[in-house]
Amino acid sequence: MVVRKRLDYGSRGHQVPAMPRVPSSARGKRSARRKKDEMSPFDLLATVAGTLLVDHENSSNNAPSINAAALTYARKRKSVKAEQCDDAPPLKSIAVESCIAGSGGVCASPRQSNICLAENSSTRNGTDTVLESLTVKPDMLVRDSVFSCTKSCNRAHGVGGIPECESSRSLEATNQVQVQQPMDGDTTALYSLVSSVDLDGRPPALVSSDSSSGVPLCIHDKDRNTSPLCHAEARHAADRDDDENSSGCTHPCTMGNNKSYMPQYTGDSRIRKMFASKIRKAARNKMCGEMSNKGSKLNLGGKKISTTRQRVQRAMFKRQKPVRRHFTPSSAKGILTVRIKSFTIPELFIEIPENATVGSLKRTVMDVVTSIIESGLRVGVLLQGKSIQDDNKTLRQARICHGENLENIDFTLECEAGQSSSHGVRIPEEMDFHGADAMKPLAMVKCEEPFSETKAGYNNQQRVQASPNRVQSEHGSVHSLFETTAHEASASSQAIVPVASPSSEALAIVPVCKSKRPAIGQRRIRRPFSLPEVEALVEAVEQLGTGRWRDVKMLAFDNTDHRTYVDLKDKWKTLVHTASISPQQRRGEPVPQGLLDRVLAAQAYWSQQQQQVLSGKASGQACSSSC
DNA sequence: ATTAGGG
DNA sequence: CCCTAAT
Repeated sequence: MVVRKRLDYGSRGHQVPAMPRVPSSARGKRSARRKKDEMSPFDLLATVAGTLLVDHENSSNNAPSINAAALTYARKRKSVKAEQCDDAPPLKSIAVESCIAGSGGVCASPRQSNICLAENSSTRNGTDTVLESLTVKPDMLVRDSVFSCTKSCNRAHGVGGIPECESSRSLEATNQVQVQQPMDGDTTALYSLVSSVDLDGRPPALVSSDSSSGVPLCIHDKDRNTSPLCHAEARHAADRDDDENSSGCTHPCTMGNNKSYMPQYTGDSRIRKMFASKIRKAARNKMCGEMSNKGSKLNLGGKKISTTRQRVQRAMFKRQKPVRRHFTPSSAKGILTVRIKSFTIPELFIEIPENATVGSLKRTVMDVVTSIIESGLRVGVLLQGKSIQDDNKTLRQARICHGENLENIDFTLECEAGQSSSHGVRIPEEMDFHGADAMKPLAMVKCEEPFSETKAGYNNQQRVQASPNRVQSEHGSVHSLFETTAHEASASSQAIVPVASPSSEALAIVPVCKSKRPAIGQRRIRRPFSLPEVEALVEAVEQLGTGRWRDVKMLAFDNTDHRTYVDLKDKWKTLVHTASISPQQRRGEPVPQGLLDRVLAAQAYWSQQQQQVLSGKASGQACSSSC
């Protein structure tokens, strides 16, 4: 193999480096390489779905020692998890036992580190279903939460049964999280003490949209009390005696015989890629093959995207025993039991032209949601509508304790990212916030189209703005608009995602967001090569050869971000193919025969060069060895 | 990060 | 275009 470092192309005086790259011989693909798995943002969302109920009934046979143990355990879990959750603030981890049920849902047994992908075959597309019913309040999301997954939905199937939650078409599944902690714990500690979640799978309909009837757009339900993401009631300690038996699905959701598929959340930027391929692969390999026996099979044949959006719920820790279904108040003094029941996912508003397709709408939602989630989340606590900012306060100091009015404890999910709203505030002029009049956009997500196209004129630019509170992407495609306190955020907590696009056809296919870190599972926009691009490619290849795509890129597409050298290589491949078939078989924008001829010629020439290089190399080796 | 190839 | 093995 010819090892060559990059060449300089200072001027266009290309002394055609006549050393074609020799194709590597054994470049096959083998077993799937196991990369670091990551947690899907939707995992987070779904897992956190629920409303917090702080149980405040005092009276239980619960011993303080038990609660202390719970606290210790929670902290232990947190510390264990800390390494994987970058920048996870201490004690902010939430150990939640949950599972996404129903179509597209995945549940995992933390204990076994197995994961089952479940999809209700009766639904068209589990992922879409999830999306349709998902509403996101951009400023209310979760970050750094640690979840262990326990599923309660499959109780009916018994141990070893397949998780099958009939009704969970929404992420707003009803979770029940019980939090126990000493009253002296501070508010931060409170977050970390979620003991269990019961996912009942009977979510209130949010944006229940039917693709056939159209998705409701620009919904602005002012009447809805959106501020509290979750409502909490406080009680005092709970009975834990039957922890063992509580909330099923603590393990049965995984099939023992199946290979385990246990991605781990690393929180880095390659989620999309990982997630997509992982899920696909997981599905492909029938990780949960036995699912199909119960009618829950993964729909793989269909859209890739939908597959990639399958949720993978994964255990982060050894399962913590669910606290309880039956709430037996504890008489333990100074102990609060917070029960999270149904964590509601905030609202998301999208503006999109009527002539857009449902598919484009779904993509839009996906983009926005994922970008919001990727930006990081944290929990906020509202008491009587007032945000408790001081994490160092004890619950008692924050008046989350016995004798106080604990009826109005709300937990919110907020974006973690934008503490440093360094990015300039930008409100695109094209933005039309009709339908959002009454709301104050918290921030704008502007997904920029890197159309630095020089040779071809594209006009299918899209603009997407969501208004997650202080959401920022790594590449600054999301810009903060307002600094908003958690309280304010809860007051106006809608996201607006206007999608302004001219050609409906383009819009139909084109994802709204084209940030450099695409949404998870998001396929890149398909952008057929224009004639000028093809010409440039052909010319570059003529000069440089077919094995130096990076150089080709630099030579002819240096200022075109959306064409990678892999793209160029692929395009060349298709060009060669196109040139070798009859004109009748060709599709797409016709390429002049002259150009195709050049393609064939260049291909022939450079492949010949490579052959010579190979043979020369071989002879050279033979010579050197013989001499 | 690049390259080569299969999907 | 995507995904991935091999460099």
